[in-house]
Amino acid sequence: MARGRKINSNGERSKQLLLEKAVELFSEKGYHDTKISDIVKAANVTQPTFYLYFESKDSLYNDLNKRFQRGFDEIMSKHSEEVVKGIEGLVRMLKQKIKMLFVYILENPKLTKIGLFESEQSVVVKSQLTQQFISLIHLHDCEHLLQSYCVDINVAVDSFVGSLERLILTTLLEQKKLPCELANELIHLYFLISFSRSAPPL
Amino acid sequence: MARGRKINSNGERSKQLLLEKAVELFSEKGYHDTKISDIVKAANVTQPTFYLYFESKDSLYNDLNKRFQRGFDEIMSKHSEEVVKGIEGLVRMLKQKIKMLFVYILENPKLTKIGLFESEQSVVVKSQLTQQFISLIHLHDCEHLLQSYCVDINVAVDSFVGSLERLILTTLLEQKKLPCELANELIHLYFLISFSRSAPPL
Amino acid sequence: MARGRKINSNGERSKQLLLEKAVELFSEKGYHDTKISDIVKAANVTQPTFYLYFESKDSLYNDLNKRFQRGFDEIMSKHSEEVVKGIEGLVRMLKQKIKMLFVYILENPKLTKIGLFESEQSVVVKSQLTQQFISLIHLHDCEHLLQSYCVDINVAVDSFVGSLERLILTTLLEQKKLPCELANELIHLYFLISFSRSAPPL
Amino acid sequence: MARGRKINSNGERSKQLLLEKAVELFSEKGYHDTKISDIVKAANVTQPTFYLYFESKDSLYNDLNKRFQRGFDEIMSKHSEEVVKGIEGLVRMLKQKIKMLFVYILENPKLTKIGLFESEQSVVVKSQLTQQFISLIHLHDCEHLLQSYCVDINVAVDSFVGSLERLILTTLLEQKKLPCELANELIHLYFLISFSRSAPPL
DNA sequence: TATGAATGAGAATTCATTCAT
DNA sequence: AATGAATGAATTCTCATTCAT
Repeated sequence: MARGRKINSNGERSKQLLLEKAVELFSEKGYHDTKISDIVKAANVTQPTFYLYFESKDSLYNDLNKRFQRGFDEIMSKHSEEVVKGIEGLVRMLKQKIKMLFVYILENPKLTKIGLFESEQSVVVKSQLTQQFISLIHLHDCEHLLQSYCVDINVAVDSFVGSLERLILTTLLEQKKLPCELANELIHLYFLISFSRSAPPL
Repeated sequence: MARGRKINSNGERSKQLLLEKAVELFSEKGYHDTKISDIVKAANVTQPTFYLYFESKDSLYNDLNKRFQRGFDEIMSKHSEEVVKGIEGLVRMLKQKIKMLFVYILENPKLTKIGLFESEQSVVVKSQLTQQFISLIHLHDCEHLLQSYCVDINVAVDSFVGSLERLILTTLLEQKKLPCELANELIHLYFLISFSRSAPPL
Repeated sequence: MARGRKINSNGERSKQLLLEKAVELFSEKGYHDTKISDIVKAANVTQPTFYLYFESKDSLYNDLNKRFQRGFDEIMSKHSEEVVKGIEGLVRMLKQKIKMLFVYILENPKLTKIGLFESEQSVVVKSQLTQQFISLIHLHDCEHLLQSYCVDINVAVDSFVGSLERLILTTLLEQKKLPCELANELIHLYFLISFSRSAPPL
Repeated sequence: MARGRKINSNGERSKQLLLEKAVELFSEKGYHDTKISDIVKAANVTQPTFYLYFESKDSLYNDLNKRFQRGFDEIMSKHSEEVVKGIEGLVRMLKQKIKMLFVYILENPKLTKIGLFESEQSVVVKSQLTQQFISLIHLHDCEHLLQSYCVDINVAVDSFVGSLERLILTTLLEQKKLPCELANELIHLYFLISFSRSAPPL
């Protein structure tokens, strides 16, 4: 049977297709239950074609994770506004970042499943996220507030990251709420109730 | 080594050993990266011995999950005290249950990794947990409180479950806090600050 | 040997080769004593190559049986001449069919060993054959003849099938007689002696 | 748990039980699909007990075959009456032998399945049987009769053995006819019709 | 006499990857 | 750029058999 380049074929298109199908399958079935044969079948190419564009299954998976992290990090690391010290500034920045995060995630739901929930890299992503939140608190000089409420900052931030993670999974990715809505509710839950009062509890 | 029974061998011990090593390896490396050959090597027996005590890799893994869930469910489903309606009752019961959960988890850290973080069953466990918390809120007639604070009960509970999950992973299993301590802090974070005041915010 | 495609390799040839060797080995040693490793060794390929062309050992064996049965059924079910009622018509048709059967078998001796003697399917093949002979007798209105000779039709047909089976094994496949010769002798044995007389015995 | 001799246990009984269950299972499922574990489970003993009484699976199977053959040979080789030359003598002896064979088979149906239909030994049994029939024909000086009817003695005898084999399987073992009945019908089919006349066909 | 415990040897099957075209 | 054909290296699981008690 005929071999060689398919009519109308185009390298970039094949690569793109493989990438899409890979993301889809990895996100649905996980790394181990997604076989290269599944991916190429879905992309309607043959196995060697896969190796034309990707070094290995592993390296593709890593690429996908890095790709997710790049978008993620961008949002978390660049502060688009100037920093206003104090709780209000923190809340505003958090709200903004989380909204951006949620938008990004909704734009890349499958990549998110991989990069935030399934891969081993996700562990790193989440602990980085934790660190970044801690940094933000320090940046806004808000440690003392937590202390005055007798809340361990690490516990608070871990809790927050956990909430974020779970709400992304159960509510955002399930499209039960809009990014903006959900971000507001999460922030409300953590900040507005408690910190809307003027004084700390005795 | 010669065939047949080993000197001083004992079936229960072998099974126990295999079980322990399996839990250890599964929790460290996950289902797919733990080979039966790894387990039996660690237990210092041969592969057929594995099949003497377990039906298959899969069924062993399922057993482990069920075993974890049994303990988990027991804590969550049996209310050892009578139900006192209202926020104080809810907080007390939650605190108690979470402490018990934490104790159970610290007693079975590896099983927890498998059953709460790695397996596909863990998805079910967590959504059941969510349902159970929702039931508890209803049981104590506290929905209205959340409403008065403009908090969606589903968001609140998902958030709580996420916090719980993450704190178990980062703090409890890492032995950074004692069960009692961590439970108090988590409850404090979610309830005491906000609900210790008499009136809802305007 | 290096991985990848062999020089001058050709899929159809490989599949054909595997098929041939499989038929050969199955027919010689039976299903259980023929290992996939034997087949691929004989075909000079590796085990995965086997699975490139066949689903499993079992399905290959079934295919082989079906293949045998297809040829067999074709001969037995299609009547190439019109039906002439009476003993002469029956004898002529039987003779013709048995000759065709014998020719088919001599063309596929190994497949026959599998499909008529070794497999579990062979049981079905033979009882179908029995039914087909019974149908032929009815079709030619010859039941009464057997009755007049005090012969139970089932016994007669079973006996005939048994003779057929054994002669195929000991004489046809051993190439001691030609198909035509053997068919004539078998028919002679069963019909000509007895039915060449005009009247039934008293 | 307690080991050692079971209360009320008795070596002969265990061996007998194993033997029975082995015959049963081998006859139903064949050699390969009958596992030692199946046999001992059915006999309610453990695997090592099997090896107390039998050398190996293989040797047990061979024993079973030999046991079948002993009974078979006894019937075929000992002529209980004196030999009367001629076709009548042959028919009488054949009838008698076949009846005895049938009785033996009905008394040992499972052993027969193994020894006459399933095992590799069965091939030998049947070709010996063929030889024995040929000897009987010679012994009664009946070759010329077959010749006068233009029947090849080998074909005739193979045919007869095939009929015998198939009728045993489909009719005798299925208990559709009594041994005596079936033997008469078979002999009738092969001899009485044709040879009951005084003269050979022209 | 009988058993609990164990294993050597191998079986089928899978999968990522590679080579020749 | 793409494919047909092939394989190395596992991996799970089975089964007859054996040893120590």
